[in-house]
Amino acid sequence: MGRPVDRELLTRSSTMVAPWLLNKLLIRDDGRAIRIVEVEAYGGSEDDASHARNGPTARCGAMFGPAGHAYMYFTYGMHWCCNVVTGADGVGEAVLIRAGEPVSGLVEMQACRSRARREVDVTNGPAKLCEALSVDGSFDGVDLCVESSPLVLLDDGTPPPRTPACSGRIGITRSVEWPWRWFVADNPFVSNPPG
DNA sequence: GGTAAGATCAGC
DNA sequence: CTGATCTTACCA
Repeated sequence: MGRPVDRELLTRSSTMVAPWLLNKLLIRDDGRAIRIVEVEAYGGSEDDASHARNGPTARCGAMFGPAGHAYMYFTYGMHWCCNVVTGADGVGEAVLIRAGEPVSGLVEMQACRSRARREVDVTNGPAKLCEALSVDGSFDGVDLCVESSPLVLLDDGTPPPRTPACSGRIGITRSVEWPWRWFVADNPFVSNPPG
């Protein structure tokens, strides 16, 4: 189906890596897989919207670890979201996976997302795709660049869009104007929040 | 020790 | 638009 992405390419800054991750695959060890169609970059100096803004903490420690590992965070009392850690070891950066398109294991994903009536609602949000893939806090720090992991970032040869769509990040109140969200233009699985 | 906000989602 | 649900950060 593909090969794990090259960790070296993930050591670049989150704003370089984020659009490059579009069209890559996120795959579970049971075959469930999605194609990434929407991402956001976090971290770097001066990003007041990043969990890393106050330095490493118990919660966001994985952001400061080596590139290519997962940073999972729990929010709103009930949702897990998945990030790909980027940048040099010791630098607090990551890319939030905001939406994906199912490519295999759709039936299993729908079973995990029983409240989703329409197919797009299975994976068109950061917490939705984690629920669809049964990914939670126990995946914090998992290495996404080795095939033996329960969750792997795969490159199946599909290149990122030549000209990805770009906008401000969603669901934050600080640095909202920064154009750090990228998505595959016209893909129906891109999240579509009010506003 | 208290409180408010939060990288969200679903139902009305 | 609002409730669910709970962890973290920040202030006293």
